[in-house]
Amino acid sequence: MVAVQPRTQYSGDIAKLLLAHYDRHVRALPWRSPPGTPPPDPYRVWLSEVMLQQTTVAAVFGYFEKFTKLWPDFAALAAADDADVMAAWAGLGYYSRARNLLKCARAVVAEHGGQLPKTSVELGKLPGIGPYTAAAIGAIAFGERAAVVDANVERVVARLFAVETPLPAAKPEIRAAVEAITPADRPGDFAQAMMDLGASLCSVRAPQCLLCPLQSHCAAHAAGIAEQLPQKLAKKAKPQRVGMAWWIEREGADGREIWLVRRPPHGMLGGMRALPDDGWKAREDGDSKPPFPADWRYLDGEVAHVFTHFSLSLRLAVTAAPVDESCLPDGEWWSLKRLDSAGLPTLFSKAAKLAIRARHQD
DNA sequence: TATCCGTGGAT
DNA sequence: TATCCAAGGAT
Repeated sequence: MVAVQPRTQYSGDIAKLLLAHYDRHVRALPWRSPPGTPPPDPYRVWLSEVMLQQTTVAAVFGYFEKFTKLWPDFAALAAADDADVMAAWAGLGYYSRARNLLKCARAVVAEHGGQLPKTSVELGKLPGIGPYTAAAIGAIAFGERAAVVDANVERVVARLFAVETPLPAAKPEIRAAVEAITPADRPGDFAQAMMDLGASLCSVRAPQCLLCPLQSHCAAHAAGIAEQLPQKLAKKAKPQRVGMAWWIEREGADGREIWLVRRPPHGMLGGMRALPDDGWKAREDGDSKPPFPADWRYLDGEVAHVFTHFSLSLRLAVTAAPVDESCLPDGEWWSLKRLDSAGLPTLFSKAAKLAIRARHQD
C-alpha cells in the first residue's frame, strides 16, 4: 500500500486545475450560486444538502422547489406542522431525514437565533448533520476550508492516489488526502467541483479519463486501474419478505374514504401516514392477521417493492368499514379524492393504486 | 464497526 | 431481470 502523502505543490495544482475546469463546466442548480459570486443562502444550502444525502440531483429538484416555496426560511419551517412536512417529503425516502430536518430547524431557531452556526464543528452538533453535511455547509455557505468527503469524492481521490484499500477501511486514508488537497481559497467551489467530477467524468463505470482535468495527476489512470477503484466489500443478499396491508373503506360525507394510520416515529417509514398492515419488517414476514374480523376480500396481485436491505411482496385485502369503529387501529378517515395529499410513502402509494384499480374492475 | 433506513435511474 | 448506486446519518 502506498501511503497517501500529497506534496504541497501537487496539491495546489490539483485544486487549480479542478477549479479552472469547474469554472467552465459548472452546472446551474437552484441551490448553487455561480463561481465568483456571493455564497447562497445558508438555509438553501442546508436544505439541499440534506435532501441530497444518498439521493440523486434529479430526484431532489421538485422537492427543493416545493419546500422553499412552502417554507422559505428556518423560522417558517420551524413553525410548520410535523404532518405537513412529512407529507411534503413523501416519496423522497429516508424519512428520518425529514424528522431531523424539523428538529434541526427548531434547534436553529431556539438556540441559534434563526441562523446556522458558521463552523463545521458546530454544524455537526445539529440533528441530521453528519460529517459530510457539516463540512459541505461550512465550505459552501461560509467559506470554511473543510474536507468534504462524499461517495463521489471518495471515488475521485481513491483513483487520484491509487488507494487500493477497499472501502470502508480506506476512509481515513481518503479523508487525509482530501484535507491535503482542499485549498484555503474557494473551498466550497472545490468541494462542488470534486463532486461534479465524480458525478460526471470520474464515474463508477467507464470513467472518461481522456477528458479529465486531473488526468496527468491521476495515479490510477497512470497504472491503468482507474475503473477498478475504489474497491468495495461485497454486499449481503437481500432477504425476500411477504406482508399484508388492509384497505378499509367507507362512504363518507365527501365520497369514499379509507382508513390511514400514522406509523411510529422510528423504524421503517417512521412518522409517515400508511395503510394498516400486518407487522412485516426487514427480519420478519407479517403475521397475516387482520386487525378485526370482517369479510375480507383478498385481492389478486401484489405490490413488489425493494428497500435498501430487503424486498417486500405486499398483498392487499379489502373490506367495508366495521360496524364498530372502536376496533380500528389509531388513525383517520381520508377522502380518496385527496389521497395524493396524504403523503403516503411509495410502497403504500403503489398499494393504493392496486386497490383502486381493483375497485374499478368490480 | 455494522446495521438500519427509500427510491428510482442506469446498465 | 438483476444488480448497483446516489451530495449519509443515527445508533
